[in-house]
Amino acid sequence: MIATRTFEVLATCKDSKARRGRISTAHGVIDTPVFAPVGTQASVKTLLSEDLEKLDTQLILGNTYHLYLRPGMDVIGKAGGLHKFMSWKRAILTDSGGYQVFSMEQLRRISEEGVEFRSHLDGSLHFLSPEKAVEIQLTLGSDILMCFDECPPYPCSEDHAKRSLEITTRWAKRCKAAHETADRRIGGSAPDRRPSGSQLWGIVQGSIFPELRKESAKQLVDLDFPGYALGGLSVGEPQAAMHEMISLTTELLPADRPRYLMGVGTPEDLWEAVDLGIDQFDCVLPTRNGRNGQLFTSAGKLNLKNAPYREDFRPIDPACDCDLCARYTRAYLHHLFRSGELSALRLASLHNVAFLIKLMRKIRQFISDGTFKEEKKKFLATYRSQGE
RNA sequence: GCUGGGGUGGCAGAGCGGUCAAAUGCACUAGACUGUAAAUCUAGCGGGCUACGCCCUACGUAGGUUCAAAUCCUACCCCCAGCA
Repeated sequence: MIATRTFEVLATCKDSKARRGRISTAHGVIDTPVFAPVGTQASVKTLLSEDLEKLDTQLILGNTYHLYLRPGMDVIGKAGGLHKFMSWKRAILTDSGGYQVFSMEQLRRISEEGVEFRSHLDGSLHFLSPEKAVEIQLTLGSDILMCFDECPPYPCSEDHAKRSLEITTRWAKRCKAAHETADRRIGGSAPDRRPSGSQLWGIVQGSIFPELRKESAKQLVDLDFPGYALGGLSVGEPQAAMHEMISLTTELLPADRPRYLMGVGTPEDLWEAVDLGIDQFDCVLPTRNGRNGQLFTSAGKLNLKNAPYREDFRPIDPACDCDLCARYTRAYLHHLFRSGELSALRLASLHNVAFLIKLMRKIRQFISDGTFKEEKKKFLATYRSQGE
């Protein structure tokens, strides 16, 4: 019943599955399709909360595993939650630690009960279960909690993918139960700690096996979550496979619930996924690639550290009207990167996050205007894998 | 002037008879990065080829010893330290 209140579809595209919508949270409304920058350890790397506000960021990500290890739940608890701790007033989604099951393969062991992690910081042993992951996310004060899942690698055998999606479903049930129990238990306490203001989303797995994806989607839909994520994608599989999985999964998910493609992505991916019915994204790409000197522009990506930009006094993106593009040249950023100046990392991250957020804003408008398909075509015609 | 130390690829700096076109770092040239163990990682980096191999030119300069020299010897030219 919470589910039906938290998401609203405002407009749909006639020529695709794209839709414009709105997610309600305890920390404001999120206009979808939306892109969320990733702030793993209570920080979108190099950016401040006020930077994100200026860019009109509606949602950011935090990470259960990382924040649990450091600074620890005692600190976040005393701070009054993650919002207060990092002075972020808008919505926060927390990842459950499921991705760390994938990315820290050497440091963890999976059992039915949960996952045993060897801390990457000091080697200490920790155990994350569905119940524990929910508890941590509630302490963080997350607006959107994610179920604890097993994110399998790519490539992955069909057998592994099947076992993985099945345990993800069993864990999803346990997460849901833990969330509801907490809701009943603490429901009457301080308003900003009220779990009933939060929502727990399920995660569809199944690697790139169509039948497994369908099975996973069905199992999770039966559990009736207020939102659904597509996990285990953009982990190295061919782009066509990713698109196929998105397409067949969004077909099976209820139209009145938001669909979240985890870990995506590039500007091209965003257009494609919205086309296929995705409402929400998160990705480290704008910040990580920004720190590594790669900038998004409407003509394609730029490896700004490369020699040709030494004397390129054009804006980062000539087609962009943002403050950064109006003020700083490619040559300047090139110089900052070459000299190892910290401002390079910040400016590049700022630009890339701004680029994706603005892109999503435009996409929302195009959906409302009914011009999504033609605008998508126009964008992709000028966006190349290597810009100029 | 004497004594001692040293001159190696763009720079710093290993090597001290063959396995050396020469470790390593920096610089440089590209590429990668998708729910962040990432301000990171990978590759290339003397020249030329009928290129998983071959041929040139290279370790201050010029000679020499040796089957073989960046590595040993001689002379010369520079640099540094100490003494005059």
